[in-house]
Amino acid sequence: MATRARRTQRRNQVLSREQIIGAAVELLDTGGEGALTVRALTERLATGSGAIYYHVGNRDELLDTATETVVTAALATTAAQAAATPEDEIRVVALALFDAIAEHPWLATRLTLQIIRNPVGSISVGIFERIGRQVSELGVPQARWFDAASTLVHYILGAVSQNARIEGDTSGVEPDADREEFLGATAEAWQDLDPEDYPFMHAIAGRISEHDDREQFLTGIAVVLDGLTRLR
Amino acid sequence: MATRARRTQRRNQVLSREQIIGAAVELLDTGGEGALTVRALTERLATGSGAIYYHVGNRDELLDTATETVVTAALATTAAQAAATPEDEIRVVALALFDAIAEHPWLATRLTLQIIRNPVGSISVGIFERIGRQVSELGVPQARWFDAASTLVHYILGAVSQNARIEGDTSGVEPDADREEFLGATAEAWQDLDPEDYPFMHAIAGRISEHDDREQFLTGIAVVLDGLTRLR
DNA sequence: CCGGAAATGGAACGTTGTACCAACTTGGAT
DNA sequence: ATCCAAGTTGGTACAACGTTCCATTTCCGG
Repeated sequence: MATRARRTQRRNQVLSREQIIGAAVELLDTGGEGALTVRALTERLATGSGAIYYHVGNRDELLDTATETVVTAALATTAAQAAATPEDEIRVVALALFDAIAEHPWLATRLTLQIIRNPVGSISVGIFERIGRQVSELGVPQARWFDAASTLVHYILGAVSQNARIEGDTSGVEPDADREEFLGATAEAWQDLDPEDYPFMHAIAGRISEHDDREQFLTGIAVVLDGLTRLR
Repeated sequence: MATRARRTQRRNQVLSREQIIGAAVELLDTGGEGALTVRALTERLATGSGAIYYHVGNRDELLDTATETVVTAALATTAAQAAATPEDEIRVVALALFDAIAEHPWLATRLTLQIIRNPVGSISVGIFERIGRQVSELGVPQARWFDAASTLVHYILGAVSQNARIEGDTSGVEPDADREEFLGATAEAWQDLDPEDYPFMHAIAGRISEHDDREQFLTGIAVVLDGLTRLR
């Protein structure tokens, strides 16, 4: 009767799959995709490679699982919010993905890679379902649902991925200082382009300093939503 | 006077940088990003690793250069075509990128990676300039040029990347047989989803068989172009 | 308390990107 | 024609990686 607390197959798992995934996400956030090595994992978790491969099977599978975990978590936080209109709900989902990639830049390539390799996977299907439902409430005729949802998802994931920032340390005092500097450097680079060959870049070079990625993203969504009304 | 053909620094270069890039693209097309190894290159070019590193410096730089070469070539072929309207020109450029990724699936992740890491690079600037010029002829007020071009580029590159197909051999007799099979499998997978949790995917599952990626892409572009008229 | 199953840590293997080098080739100066 | 510094090459060597394998330890139902 000493083991009364022990039930059926309860086991005190010292190293769980979730711990490995968590450590993997931390490594990825710190140093990007290259920082996720099995050896770095064993050191951080104070274990051997055998233990990791027992739970996870593969580096690629670990990357997929980490991606799925982060994206699912990002989408889950939006589930609670009650959006007034379908348009608002789409914006909420889109911004959740935007912020997720801002926190985890390695998602930019991994997300598209995963959608390409496994279009039936839970990520693709989850995002598509979430967006698609709103499309159907947007007055788009059912024959066009697929096209409309596809357009929205393509735009959202494209914009979100291309807005990811890779660079290293934002651990400094002012995280916006790098941003200012980056925008300034970009503006200068565009200015330096030959106006003969690049008249457009030259024309908008001044505009980039007074611009906000997030707002521009929302503008893009508004454009696509406006365009969708034409499908009716 | 025996060397009359020899000018200043003309040199009979046995191994040129262009040859290396060409071989790299072939390897990438054949077996994806994992197939591009320095050793595979040395074998194909019948040389040593020293020669390759003398011309190219880096595996990552080689991947960047290969990407740039392929994309630039794809865009160059469209320069000859005379498009009637700005909308047509945008479609021409977009389809060129669509086809380029169809031929070189490894571009899907590499293209976004390159845009993220070097937004001032020739690829980003080249595409942006090409699209932007049409935007300015579309009646969009100059204050909105940046937003409009950004939306278009984000959508085009997003859709194009997410439409890439990874799978192996299309060397069979019927390249569309795999495609049919893939669409069927996807439709079935969507059908098998729980209709309670995934009503939308269930609703459009039948629609996927009668769908064409290219047409859907053009529909998406039309949607975005329609939306842009609202910026006026 | 005992035995099979679950889980672990570490050694070992093959492959990778890359640095380095000794040799060969080239082409302008003498 | 000869020579030499710069350019170019093939190959070796090394550290780091993903992964396999296995002896050992820990677990838990009977």
